[in-house]
Amino acid sequence: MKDPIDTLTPMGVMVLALLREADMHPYEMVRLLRARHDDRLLAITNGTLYHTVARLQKAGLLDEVGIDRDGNRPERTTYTLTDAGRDTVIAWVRRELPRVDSETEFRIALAESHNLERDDVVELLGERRTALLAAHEMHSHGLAKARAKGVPPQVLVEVEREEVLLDAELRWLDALLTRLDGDDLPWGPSAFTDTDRYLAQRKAAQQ
Amino acid sequence: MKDPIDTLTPMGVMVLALLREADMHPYEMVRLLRARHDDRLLAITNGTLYHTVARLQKAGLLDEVGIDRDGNRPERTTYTLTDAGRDTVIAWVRRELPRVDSETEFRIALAESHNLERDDVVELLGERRTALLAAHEMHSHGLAKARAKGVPPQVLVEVEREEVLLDAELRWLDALLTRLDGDDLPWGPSAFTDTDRYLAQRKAAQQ
DNA sequence: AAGCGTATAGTCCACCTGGACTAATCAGGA
DNA sequence: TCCTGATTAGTCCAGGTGGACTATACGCTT
Repeated sequence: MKDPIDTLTPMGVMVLALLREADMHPYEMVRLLRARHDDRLLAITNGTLYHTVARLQKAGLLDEVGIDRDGNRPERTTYTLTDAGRDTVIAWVRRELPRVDSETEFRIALAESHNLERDDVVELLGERRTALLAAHEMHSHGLAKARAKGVPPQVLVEVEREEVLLDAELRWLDALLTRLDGDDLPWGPSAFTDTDRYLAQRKAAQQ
Repeated sequence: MKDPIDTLTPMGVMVLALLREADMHPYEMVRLLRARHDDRLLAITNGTLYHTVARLQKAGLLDEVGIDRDGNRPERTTYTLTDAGRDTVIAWVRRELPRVDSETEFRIALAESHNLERDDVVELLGERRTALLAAHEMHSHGLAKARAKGVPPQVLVEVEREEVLLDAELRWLDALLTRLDGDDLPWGPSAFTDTDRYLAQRKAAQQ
C-alpha cells in the first residue's frame, strides 16, 4: 500500500486545501480556483479536476456527504475532507516547502502554507534557505567549471539566468523570514476564520 | 491537418535540436542530454524519449537513416532531421522566446536560442522585455487591489515572490540585451561548428 | 574462471492531463 | 415572445509521461 502523500498531484493538493475551508462540490471548486486566479499556479480544467476528486475519494482523503440541488439545476455531489485528507495536505506542504527542485510544487506549498503554524513555516523556510544556498554554490561552481572548459558562452546564457533567479529568491526569502520573525506579518490558521474567508471569496466570485 | 509546431512537446524540441548537430540513435540522445545536464530543463526518461521520437517520425520531422551495430551490441536505429524538422524547431523557438507564460518552454527556447541568428534573438527578446514589463505592471496592480480589498497578507506571499522574480528577470534580460548589442557575446549558429561542439561533448561524455 | 555490477538499447503499461463534448437552465435583448 | 449566449454540472477519450521491466554484453574483481 503506497503512502497517499506520494500520489498527490498539485491539483489534488488544491482540492484538499479548498475542502479545508468548507464542504463543496467539484464545480464550485473550479469557480473558486478561477476566482482566486489559482490558474497562475496550475492549469484548471474540468477533466483533471473531476478525475482528481475521484482519485482522492478512492484514496480515502475525501468523501461524499450528499447530493443537493439548487433550483432546477442539475444535481451535484458535495464532498468533505476525511481526517486522513486533513493530515495529508499538511504533510505534503511541510514536505514541499523546503524543496528547491520543482517550482510548481513549491509555489503551491507556499500558497497553502497559511495552513501551517508560523513557527513551522519559519523552520521549514529556514531549511529551504540552506538548500538554496547550497544550490546556488553548486550552480556557480558548475558555471565556472563550464567556462574553464571552454563551453561557448552562448549556451550558458540559460544557466546564468537560473543563477540570477536563485539569487533573487534568496533575497526574497531572507526578507520574508525577517517579516515572520518580527511579528508584523499576521500568520496561521487562526489569523482569519476559514468560513469568513470562504464567504468573502464566494461573495466576490458571485459579483 | 494540424500544424506540427503545435504538437511539439519540450522533449520533442530537444530531440530535434540534437539532430541538428548530428544524426543519432535515441539511446545516444539520452546519454547526451544527461551529460549536458539538460535534466535541469525537463525530465529525461526512456519511455518519453522513445515515444517522442516515434511521434516526430510520424509527423515527418525526422526519419530513419539506417540501422547500425557496435560490436555485438543490440542493433540501433539512427535518425536524421527532415527539412520540415529543421524549420519547425526554429519556428518553435522563435514563437516561445517572447512568451512570458510557461517557464519550461521559455527556458528550453533560451537554451536552444543559439540556433537563431543574433539579430533575431535581439528582436524576440525585445518583445519579451515589453511583455515582461506589461506582466509586471499587471501583477503589482493586482497586488495593490488585493491589499486594498483586505485580502490577508499571508495569502499574498506567493504573489509577492512572483513579483520579485519578475523584477529579477527584467534586470537579467536588460543585461543580456546589452551584451548582445555590444558584440562582446559571440553568437549564432556560426559561432562554432556543430560537429565541433558535438564531438567535444561526445568526448566529454565518454570520459 | 566465475560471478557481479553496470552499460547498452529499447519495450510496455498504468496513470495523469486537458480539451472537446453534452445537456439543461437562466438572463437579456430585439 | 423567441432567440442567443452564457452558466451550471459533469462526462469522455485521445494522447503524453514516467517508471518498471527485459535482455544481452562488457569490464572488473576474487
